[in-house]
Amino acid sequence: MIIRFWLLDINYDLVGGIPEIRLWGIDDKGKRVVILERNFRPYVYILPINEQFLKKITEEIDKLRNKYKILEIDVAEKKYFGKILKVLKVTLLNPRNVPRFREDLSKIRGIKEVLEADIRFYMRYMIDNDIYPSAWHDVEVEEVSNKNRWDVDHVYIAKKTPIFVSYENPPDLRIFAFDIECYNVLGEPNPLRDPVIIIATLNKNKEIKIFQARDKDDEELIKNFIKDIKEYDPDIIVGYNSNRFDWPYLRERTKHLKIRLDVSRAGGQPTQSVYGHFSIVGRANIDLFDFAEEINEVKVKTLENIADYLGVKKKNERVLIEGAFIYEYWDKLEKRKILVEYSKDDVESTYGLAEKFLPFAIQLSNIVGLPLDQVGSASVGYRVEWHLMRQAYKFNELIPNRIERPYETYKGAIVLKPKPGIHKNVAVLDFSSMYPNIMIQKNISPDTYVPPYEKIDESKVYIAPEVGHRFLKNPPGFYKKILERLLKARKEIRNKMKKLDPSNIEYRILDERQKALKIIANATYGYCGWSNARWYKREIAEATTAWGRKLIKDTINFAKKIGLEIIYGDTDSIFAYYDKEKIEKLIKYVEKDLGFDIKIDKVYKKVFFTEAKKRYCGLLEDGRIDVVGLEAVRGDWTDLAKEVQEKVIEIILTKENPYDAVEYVRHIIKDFKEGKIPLYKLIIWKSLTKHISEYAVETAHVAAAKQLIQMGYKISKGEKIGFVVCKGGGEKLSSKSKPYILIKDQSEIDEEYYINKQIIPAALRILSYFGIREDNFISTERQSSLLDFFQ
DNA sequence: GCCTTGAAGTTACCG
DNA sequence: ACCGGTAACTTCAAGGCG
Repeated sequence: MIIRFWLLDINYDLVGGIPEIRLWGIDDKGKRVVILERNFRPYVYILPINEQFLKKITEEIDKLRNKYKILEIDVAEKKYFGKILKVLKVTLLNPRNVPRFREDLSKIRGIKEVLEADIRFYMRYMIDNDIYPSAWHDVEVEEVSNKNRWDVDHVYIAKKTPIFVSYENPPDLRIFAFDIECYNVLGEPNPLRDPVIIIATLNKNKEIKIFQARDKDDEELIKNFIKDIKEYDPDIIVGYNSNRFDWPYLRERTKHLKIRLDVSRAGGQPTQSVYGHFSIVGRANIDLFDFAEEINEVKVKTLENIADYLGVKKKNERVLIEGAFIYEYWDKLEKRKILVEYSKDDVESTYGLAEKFLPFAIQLSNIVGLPLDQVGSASVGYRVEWHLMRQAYKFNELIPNRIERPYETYKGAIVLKPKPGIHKNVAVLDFSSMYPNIMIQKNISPDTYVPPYEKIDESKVYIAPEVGHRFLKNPPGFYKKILERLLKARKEIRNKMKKLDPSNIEYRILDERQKALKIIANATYGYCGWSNARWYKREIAEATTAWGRKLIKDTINFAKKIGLEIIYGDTDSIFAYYDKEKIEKLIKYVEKDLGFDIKIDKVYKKVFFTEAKKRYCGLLEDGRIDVVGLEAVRGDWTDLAKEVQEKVIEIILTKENPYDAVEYVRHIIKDFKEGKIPLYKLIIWKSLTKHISEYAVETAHVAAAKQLIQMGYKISKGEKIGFVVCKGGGEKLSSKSKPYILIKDQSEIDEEYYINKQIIPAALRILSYFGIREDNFISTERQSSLLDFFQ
């Protein structure tokens, strides 16, 4: 019998000493299925110092046959950085023996490297058989009894290897969102002491359930939660920050209470796995925070902020409770209702985020080949790498080992000095996917790289400007093939989309897919320069940026030649006055002479630069305002300062009247002095980028974090600290900062700081170009004198 | 001993 | 836990100053 199924999750276990891979999925009739594959075996490659050693190594390994249950020792022909060579392929019975086997190999003489010994077994299986997570496959199977009583409709044994069918039309997945609240009177909740007080769940049928503890007794609550999961039997479980908080807390708590957190489809508990995520066998456990993290527009990435930004749930339409005070709402019975509402709002927001993020996550998982539950928690570098590893197998290329190397720097892109002032009618030209296209055009790849000591005819290589790195023109390199495939796939999808209605579900899926393709293509250059990368090669990254610099310089020179004035440029963009004919000429030049795609990304009616690079603002033709790099888009300035700057920018770009802007700023300062600005607009948010003890200087946010720690909060690396600047405490900012949650009275705040170090600098950043100085905001002299100043 | 200055440390941005 | 380039702020210590 042949069935069609969509691969949701994959794991393996040993059954009678034999590895059994389990493919968990949904079939085309909507049944939950698991397919057992018992015929796949782990293996490693052994690269000899030279071919003469092959025989000797084989003999030595043969002695280990029984110890490691070695099944086969074969000679295989593989490519390693493009060179064909003979390696040994040693197949074992048990994946768990691989690490020790590898260690023993280090004692054998004649072995240069052991390769691909660190590829996880089920990943190996998918790669070798061209099986993709989050996609449909056909497989010949035979049904067997569900003797372990797993939560599936059918258990099958694979008769043949599944065959990939399509990534389109994902099945109707059962999504389940949850959110827990814990008792926390002493700061951070402690699972050995503090109960879970509320768990809210929401499934695709829009059923919200609220489980509450009986005062401080959470045993039944947790049991009911587990029962709820089992009853609904979700395919996907989503939470917000659940890998860092909810699951570890529940694991600890249930261990303490001696309850089994039995939520998987195979009767097991969530277990911590690769990239710090929690794996739930047979389902995809997804922490939506991983995807929220990539939304740069939202600076403080709390659930309510992200949900608000994405229009999932507006902040003014929900209950907001400061996390630290949850216990109060539990203790005071009359306030409990509010806490219940709060957790309802949270779980609804979480579910809403899942609807926003899952289509992208599914496509990304499919493209890079990582299971859906892992793709979010894997960093960009690993996502790119898994994508490369899959392709490597197809090209018969060996996967290099990850090695520790010293950190090296190299020169990057060019940023032009902007021409300060307001410019009208400016076009922004962008190279499309500049780095990927450079790598394609110049065949930049680890396997085409020609080291300096190698003699070669100059006509056979591309030579990078400035740095002189050489790359073979032929054959096409590893990166070239991969990037071409990615860009081509993206182009095809975008063409397909043009024929579809944007409201169509299919359109949405294709759009998410093309986004994922773009992200992976663009990150591949950065990956090459990542010292942890398997395919790291500084020369590749270095040559790519060198060609990039040449490309933009050539473009600028041509622009100058035809009399097109360039106002600014950064890496792969050029700002020029919008002279239609000349711009078209320039675009043609780039296409014909340089062989790259460049297009008008946008046209500014007005754009304003100061002396600084990477900071500007512009008025678009449709009336929208772009702010780039300036304080208004930075997360470490107060909302107060950001709003001031935004408004100043608006006045400058629309009215072009600095006098109006000064007037406005003076008005804000007045409001502020009268206490009309709410406290939240005075909070400064800064991340702790390292452990608190590692800081060399006492900064304001470190000082604030220390106060929180003293109060019993657990503050970890990566967390955002919100603090305000208070009066007294001395000169240093660090001695005046205080976590905002500790502020009882707004009179504590240091007015002077907010005026002189927030409002005024943010305004002056724009206005000083027009001759405005600090005292224009503060002096009591009449506005008319200012007016005189401009005349 | 106080003030100035600049290097170093730090964060968050751009592309 | 992808890269380098950049701005801007604060802290801290050295240097100026008879």
